[in-house]
Amino acid sequence: MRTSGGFWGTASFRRRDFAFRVRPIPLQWQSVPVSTQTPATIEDVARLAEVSIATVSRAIHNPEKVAKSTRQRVNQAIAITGYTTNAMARSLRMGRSNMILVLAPDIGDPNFSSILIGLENEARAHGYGVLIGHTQNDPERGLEYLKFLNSNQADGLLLFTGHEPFGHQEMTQRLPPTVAVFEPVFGSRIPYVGVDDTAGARKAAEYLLASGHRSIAFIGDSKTRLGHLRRRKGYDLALDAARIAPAQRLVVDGEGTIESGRLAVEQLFMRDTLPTAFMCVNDATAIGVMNGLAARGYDLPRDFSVIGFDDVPQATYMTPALTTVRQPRSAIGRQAMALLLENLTQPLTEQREVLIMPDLVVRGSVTMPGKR
Amino acid sequence: MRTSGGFWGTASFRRRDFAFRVRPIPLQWQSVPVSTQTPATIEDVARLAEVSIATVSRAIHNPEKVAKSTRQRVNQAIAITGYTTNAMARSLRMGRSNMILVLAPDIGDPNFSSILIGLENEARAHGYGVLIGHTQNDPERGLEYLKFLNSNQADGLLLFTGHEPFGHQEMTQRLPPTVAVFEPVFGSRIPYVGVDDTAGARKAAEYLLASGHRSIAFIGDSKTRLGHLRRRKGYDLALDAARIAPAQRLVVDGEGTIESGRLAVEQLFMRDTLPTAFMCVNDATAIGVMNGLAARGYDLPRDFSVIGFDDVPQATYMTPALTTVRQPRSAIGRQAMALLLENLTQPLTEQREVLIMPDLVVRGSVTMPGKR
DNA sequence: TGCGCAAATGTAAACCTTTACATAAGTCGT
DNA sequence: ACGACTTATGTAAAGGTTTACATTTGCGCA
Repeated sequence: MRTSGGFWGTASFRRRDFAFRVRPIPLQWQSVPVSTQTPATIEDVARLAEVSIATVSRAIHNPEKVAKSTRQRVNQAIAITGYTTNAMARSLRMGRSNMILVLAPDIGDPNFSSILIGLENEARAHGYGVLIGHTQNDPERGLEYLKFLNSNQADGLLLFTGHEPFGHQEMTQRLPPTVAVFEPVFGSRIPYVGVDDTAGARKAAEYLLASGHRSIAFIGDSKTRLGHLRRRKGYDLALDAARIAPAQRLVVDGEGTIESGRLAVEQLFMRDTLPTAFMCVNDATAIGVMNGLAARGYDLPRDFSVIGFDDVPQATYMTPALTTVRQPRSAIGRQAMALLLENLTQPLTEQREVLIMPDLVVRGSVTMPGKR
Repeated sequence: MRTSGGFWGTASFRRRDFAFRVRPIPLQWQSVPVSTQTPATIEDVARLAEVSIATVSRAIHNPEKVAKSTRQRVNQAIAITGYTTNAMARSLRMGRSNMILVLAPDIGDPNFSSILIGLENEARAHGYGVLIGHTQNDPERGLEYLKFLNSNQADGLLLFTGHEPFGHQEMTQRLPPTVAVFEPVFGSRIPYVGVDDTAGARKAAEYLLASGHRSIAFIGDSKTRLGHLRRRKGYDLALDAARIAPAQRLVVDGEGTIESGRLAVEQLFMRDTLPTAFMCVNDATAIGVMNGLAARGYDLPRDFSVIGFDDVPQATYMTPALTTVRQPRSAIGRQAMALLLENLTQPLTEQREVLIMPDLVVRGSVTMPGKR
């Protein structure tokens, strides 16, 4: 579209010089910078190309509906004026924006960034853009983004939050097509794309069992986070299969943070019942556990084995490097966006859950149980 | 604004039932859910409140210009309909969106998330919203966001990228008011808010000197990243003051990544010239260095001291915990947004640079140089 | 009573698109 | 040569606001 030389680069034409609709004057070229004060509108292009604005619009969106010669003239005019469609006006008219809003409570979540890349790639392949909203779990901010959605500034919603946007219920608003990613939305029928938590956790537990551990604690139990519940279930399934009685299982509550991992260690020491291996609900917890153990002077992995879930970037750089279950992040991102976009054109009726099978990443934090 | 009981909660009124402008029928209350199929417009509110749309708009934005009784009626109508202004139409009309776009090449940057919070708080205190654009250093994406800006979907730009958005030059477009945050834009006059790199780095180097080190390597030198250049300068200043000859200084190039830190260690071993302390251009590099040293079997901090810059979350959880210079992240975010918003109303002429003084965070990675 | 002024509200234009519909100009077959 | 299509283009409405300007109303004061 961009012309090659300086020839087309400049025009004598200046916007808003005509009070009436008028046949454009013959073009004369001068060496004046292209950029105008205010961005060019479709009308400027039309005037320059000596056509109506309707034709310009068509030349852009339905090129086959306009004669070749006209099309060329329009394209030149576009190049000259540097015209780009005013997305605001376009969206207002069309009732949609070709934008997807991703709502995340914490941009800093180490999982978020690579999932986002998957999301974005898929979106842009379908002509959609992605905007990120940072809620910080703040109801006010949630409300703000609801307004954003409400005025068609985004056509679809991707929830990374594990819950519907705060304020949603009170405002009695309908959400646009929505998909939950990474973390299922507890107690709702919002379609979900994420890792197969149960299977992944089971793999982890089985690996510990296969390494000879019989006394395996589960750190980070939760009653409210669906994903964590499922990981717990994977743990139980594996231990069931190994015929380890429920009474033998050490389960410690936690919120999935580093701090709660460290706290869990303290609790176990208070109770004075120590496992040989710690299976953690996620890597953050595992890091906390490793820190807690190191702080008490233990040598890892000799004294205890630890396994995580997620494979956050940091996992590699722990000492010992953390053995964990890897989130198939870009696959999750891709599929979630695909599901959402599909949903945009033909709303799906039944609940849908896409679970992706994760792999175990073996590093250095699990060994055979020693004689401590 | 929301009424208390169920009384105002419902209305018999249904939108778009009137072909003509007509005096609204007396309200009758029924128990029907409030939410309508399509979101309420200002016209619905006007009809319900028996006023013109102009009055509704005024009641919202200039309450003092409308009679108290009218205002109340309008507010009730708003509560009933659940009306929220269509931001799209508003922006189109007003030529601005009250949104700020933050462009970041990598959302995963551990510094980004807390700076963002500072940005957001300041923005919302002034009635602005924040949207995040993820460029991945991809020119196409940069272009996409330029279009976004071009159609007034954002009034200001905050660059976290260290460079202008790709595609800017070719599109000969003017950027909206812009401020660079965290990383100055190399070779431009864009105002910048960030840490005082020189002073911070100098503090770090002086701390190493005070700990008794005389052989201090600088890891992660760069010719293109302004912030890194400044850190290098701080290092030089400190060593100058300590009368350590430039010839004595070990300086290794790097890109500020974990990998490049590890690589730097390898290079030094190849050269067979080892310092007693490593001063790293940032924490990522420091982590790489510590990993590289650990991989070679050294015991930190006994064998070598390492100091970083940034204080990323991970720094606490290294073994030993990393001594580093803390980025005043939320202050940076706050000030950057403040500068941008100020800039929005009255464009500033002279270049402006706001440098915030950082503190040293002493942890465990620096000791007195031993007799290795 | 009537005039001037202030306060409250309404009317209509403008922001920039897209698109249904109307119009104009060819083309083709008979 | 003419009606039936097809193709290319133009006209104007609609989308939901904000706001300059016009109008109406009410009040105080001479």
